[in-house]
Amino acid sequence: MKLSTKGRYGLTAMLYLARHADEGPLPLRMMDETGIQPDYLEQLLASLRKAGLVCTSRGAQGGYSLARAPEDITVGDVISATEGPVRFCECDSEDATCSWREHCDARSVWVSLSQKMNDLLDSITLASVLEDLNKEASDA
Amino acid sequence: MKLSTKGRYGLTAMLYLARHADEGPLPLRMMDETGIQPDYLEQLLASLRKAGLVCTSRGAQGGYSLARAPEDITVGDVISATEGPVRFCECDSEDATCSWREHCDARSVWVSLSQKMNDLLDSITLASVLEDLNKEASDA
DNA sequence: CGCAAACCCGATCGATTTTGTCGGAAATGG
DNA sequence: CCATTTCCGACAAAATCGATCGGGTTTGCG
Repeated sequence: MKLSTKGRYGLTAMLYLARHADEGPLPLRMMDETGIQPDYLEQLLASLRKAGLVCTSRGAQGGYSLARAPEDITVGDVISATEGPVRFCECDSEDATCSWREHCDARSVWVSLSQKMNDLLDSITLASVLEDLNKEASDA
Repeated sequence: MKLSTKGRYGLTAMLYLARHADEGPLPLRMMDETGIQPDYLEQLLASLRKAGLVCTSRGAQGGYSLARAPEDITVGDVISATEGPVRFCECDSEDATCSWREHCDARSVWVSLSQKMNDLLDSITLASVLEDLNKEASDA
C-alpha cells in the first residue's frame, strides 16, 4: 500500500504554486524545475482544477494558481483529487450494495481506519507544510 | 490510495485462524467459508508464514495456525506481510541512495505521515479486533 | 511400506492501473 | 491576427493485481 506518483507530484505542484502565489498565474513551463514531466503534470493539474483546488486562466499570460489560501488546502484534499479517496474498504458509508459486504467481516475495522487516516491527512495544510520545511531549512 | 484484496483477505484469514486457534492446525480447505479462492489464499498464507505470523505443518493433519497470540499480532503486521510496507515515500529511512531524493521536496511530510500511519496500524491487534466485532454483534 | 492429505513453489496469464506521450482544439491577451 | 497557453481525448508501454495451474515435497497413519 503506497502512494503513487500522482499524489506526490500533486503535492509538489501545489507547494510550488503556494510558494509563488504572489506572482500571478504560473504557466506550465514555469514548473519545469519541479522535475515533473510537463505533459503528465498538466493532467494532474486538470484533476486539481476539477476538484476546485486550483484556478486556471487560458491564453497568453495565463496559467495556474491556487483557488484558496494555503491555510485552507489540506494534503488530504490534494491526494483525494489526484489519486482518489484514501480508503481501506470499498464501502466507507452505510452502502448496502457494496459487493464486498458478503465476506467483509472486518468492515468496521476498515471504516474506522479510513476515518482516522483521512482525519490525519486533513489536519495538514499546505501552509503548515511550508512552515515545517522552512524551519527545517533554517535548522540546517 | 487503497488497500488491495491481499491486505483484506490477509486480515480475514488471520481473524479466522485467531477464532479457531484452539482447534489445532487448520488445513486450507477448512477456510472455504471465508469465501476466498483457496489457491490465492495459499499464496497469501505463504507470505504470512515468511513474515513469521503463521506456522505451518505439512502432511496429513497439517495446516496453518497463528505463530503468536492474537494480542501480539497487529493489523500493521498483516498488511505489511501481504501488501508490503505502508508508506507515502520510497525513502522512509535516511537512505541517501533513494532515487526520489532529487525532487522530493516534501520528503519530511511523507516520512512523518508514514510513521503516524504505521503507528496507527500497529496499535490494533487481532485480539482487539475480535473484541470489537463481538461487542458489535451483541449490540445488534 | 505406501498412500493420501496437505503444504510448497514457480510459471503463466488476462485485466486493470499506472505513468506517461502525443496531437490537435479552443480560448485569450496584445 | 497571432503567439501563448490551457483543454481534451486517444494511445501505449510497463507494472501490478488477482488469480489459476501443475507438479514437487513432506508427513501422519494404516
